[in-house]
Amino acid sequence: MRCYPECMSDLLERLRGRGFRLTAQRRVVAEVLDSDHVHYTADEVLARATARLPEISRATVYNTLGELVALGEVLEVSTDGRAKRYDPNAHSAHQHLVCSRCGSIRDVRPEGDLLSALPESERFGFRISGAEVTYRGICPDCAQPGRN
Amino acid sequence: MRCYPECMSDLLERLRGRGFRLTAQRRVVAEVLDSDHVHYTADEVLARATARLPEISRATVYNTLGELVALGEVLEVSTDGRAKRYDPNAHSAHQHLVCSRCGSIRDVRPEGDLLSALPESERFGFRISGAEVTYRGICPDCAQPGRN
DNA sequence: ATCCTACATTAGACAGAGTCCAAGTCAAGA
DNA sequence: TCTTGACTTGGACTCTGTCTAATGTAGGAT
Repeated sequence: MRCYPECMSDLLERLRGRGFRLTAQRRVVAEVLDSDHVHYTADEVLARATARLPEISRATVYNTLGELVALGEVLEVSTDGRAKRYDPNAHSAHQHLVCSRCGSIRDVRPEGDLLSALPESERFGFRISGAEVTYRGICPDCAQPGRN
Repeated sequence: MRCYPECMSDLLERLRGRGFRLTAQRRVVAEVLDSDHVHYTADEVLARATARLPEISRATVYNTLGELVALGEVLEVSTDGRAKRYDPNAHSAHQHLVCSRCGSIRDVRPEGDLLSALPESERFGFRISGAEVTYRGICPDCAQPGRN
């Protein structure tokens, strides 16, 4: 199961369609996000990108991630106050389950409609555009006694 | 409506009961959190605390906020990847509605049970301890045309 | 009331995450 | 192939937050 709803490789096409230059750097960042379906931090993306393209710079990784987020191709997730993580699974609605101990993240699909759970009287005149849930818990690995 | 479920002034008593020294600095931080029911960042708390007690240091504000969080008297909220905010309303369950433009936060109470919305098949062996919702939208002030 | 001392506070150095900028590079249309 | 504007680079910079060694002080002991 390597390709989620849309392959990242399609992403490269879509980017070009939107007038983006296809550079080696952007290709590598997209490949890293595609390679595992994992929520990397920018620095983790940089490390993996560097392995494929040693000259790539930190600024470019941040720029590219920012562009992908702006295009709606990738989701930015900040579950703790620390580094943001990038979620390549932007094309199917989901929420996140994060391990309070190690910080790992799983995509989950809760039942019900979050938006309709917020009554009009609780909206305070806001024009509401969306909602995110973060479930917190301990992952099986961290729960295992003999491990840290 | 100055005092929510429990007044911060009670907090000082509770702190002393738990063996905390009552210092001018801690008192001032608690007062700032109590004064408006607003979700300040640490730096905003520092600024307001400095107005009352000019010698107070950044480290102390961070320390005190950390202690209040550890005691469960204050909630730490990080809605964007930027500065954490501190929510003095820790004694009644609620969620947050944040303005995508200016970052301001309101407490809201959605209906329904978040935890039960996540079926067993979507828990991946995690021992789940809680869930938070962040509703996003544009606040009335930011939606107003003539304002920025 | 004063003394003691363990706990608090302070200033400033440090660290991690992210942004910005001027200079150099290169994708892709002409 | 040439040209040019968009892209990339490295390094400086900002913002949050943490740590530390030196100094101060709350509050129990005397």
